[in-house]
Amino acid sequence: MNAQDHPSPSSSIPAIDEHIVSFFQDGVRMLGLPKSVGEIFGVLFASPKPLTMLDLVNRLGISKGSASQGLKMLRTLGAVREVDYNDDRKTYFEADVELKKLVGGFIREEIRPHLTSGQDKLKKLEKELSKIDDPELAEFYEERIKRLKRWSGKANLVLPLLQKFLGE
Amino acid sequence: MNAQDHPSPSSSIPAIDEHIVSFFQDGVRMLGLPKSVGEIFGVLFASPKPLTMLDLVNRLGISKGSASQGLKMLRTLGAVREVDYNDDRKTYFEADVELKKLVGGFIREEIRPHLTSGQDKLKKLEKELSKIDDPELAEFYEERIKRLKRWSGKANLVLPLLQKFLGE
DNA sequence: AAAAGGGTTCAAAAAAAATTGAACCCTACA
DNA sequence: TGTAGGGTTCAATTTTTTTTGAACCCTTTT
Repeated sequence: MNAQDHPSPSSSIPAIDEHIVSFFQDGVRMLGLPKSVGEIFGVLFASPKPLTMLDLVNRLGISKGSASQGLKMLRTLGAVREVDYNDDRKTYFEADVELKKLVGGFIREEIRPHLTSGQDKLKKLEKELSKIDDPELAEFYEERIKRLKRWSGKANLVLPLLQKFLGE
Repeated sequence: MNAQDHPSPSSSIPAIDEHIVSFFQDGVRMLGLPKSVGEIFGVLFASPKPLTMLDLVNRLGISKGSASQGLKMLRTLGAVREVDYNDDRKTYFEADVELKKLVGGFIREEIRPHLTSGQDKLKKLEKELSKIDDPELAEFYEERIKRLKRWSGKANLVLPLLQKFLGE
């Protein structure tokens, strides 16, 4: 059987693993990541031994491309790590199960960039503010912008707190 | 001009409003909500006076359908409220600018349901666990499930904290 | 009672996001 | 040097999500 024709998931997935995978399929959707990423993480999380990319392709019935990209994303999130194993040529992966690290990676990769770009937008907003001459309107916008800045500040404060709280 | 042929956004949007709208377009994407929802909220947030649905259609160049659905979502999130104004037949809307309420609505509508369904899945997972007879494997899965439960518990604890912290 | 205005619904269309798989690249080794 | 295995890339395809707009409902006005 060719790895490229992704068959239906191999029967080697035990029922319990399917439940775990389904858990992460949902979990990851809540975070706005692709389903396949959750599936991959789920299979790794449910495996007592490290797995190769090809193992994932076979167990999940996804394409090599998907597996490769999903693993890449999981690595940059710090949710999965390469491990030495079996000393053959393949790369083996294992799930990182520390909530702290998962949360940290998600914040770093998916949240911070948004907050940063939001802060840039706020700067531009303030420049526009100075161009308004109707003083009543200017006051209104000033209040709104102040509010947005407060939100942005809070978001920046809350992230480290979150990380701290979730760090085991 | 017919309201149904949504024209390009009317020139009545001042530059500063466009910046505010763009701020929320992004903000809302980070939360996994449709862009139009962010735009609608942005226009309302940037307006000193309440607006009707038709105002939104005109300013943003979106369809009546989009505006209606977007407003519906924003109302159920508690991000927008109907106000009496101008006592004509139309319904007027205004943005709710209390971070507390926005966060609360988002948690209630978008996060809690996921957590709840996650907890259901955990219950099912535990049932599967009892079916495993290899004791070594059972131990492994047990550890994993315990971990998932810990995560789930933490998530449930952190939400009220978050709300509290963000409540002005 | 008809018409007009405001609003909602939902099937169809459009847009956006995820997935596929063929074409590659690289390294090991025959 | 050639070729096989493992892995990545990215244009094309598929799937999912969002948006549209026509049909409709309800209420007010004439």
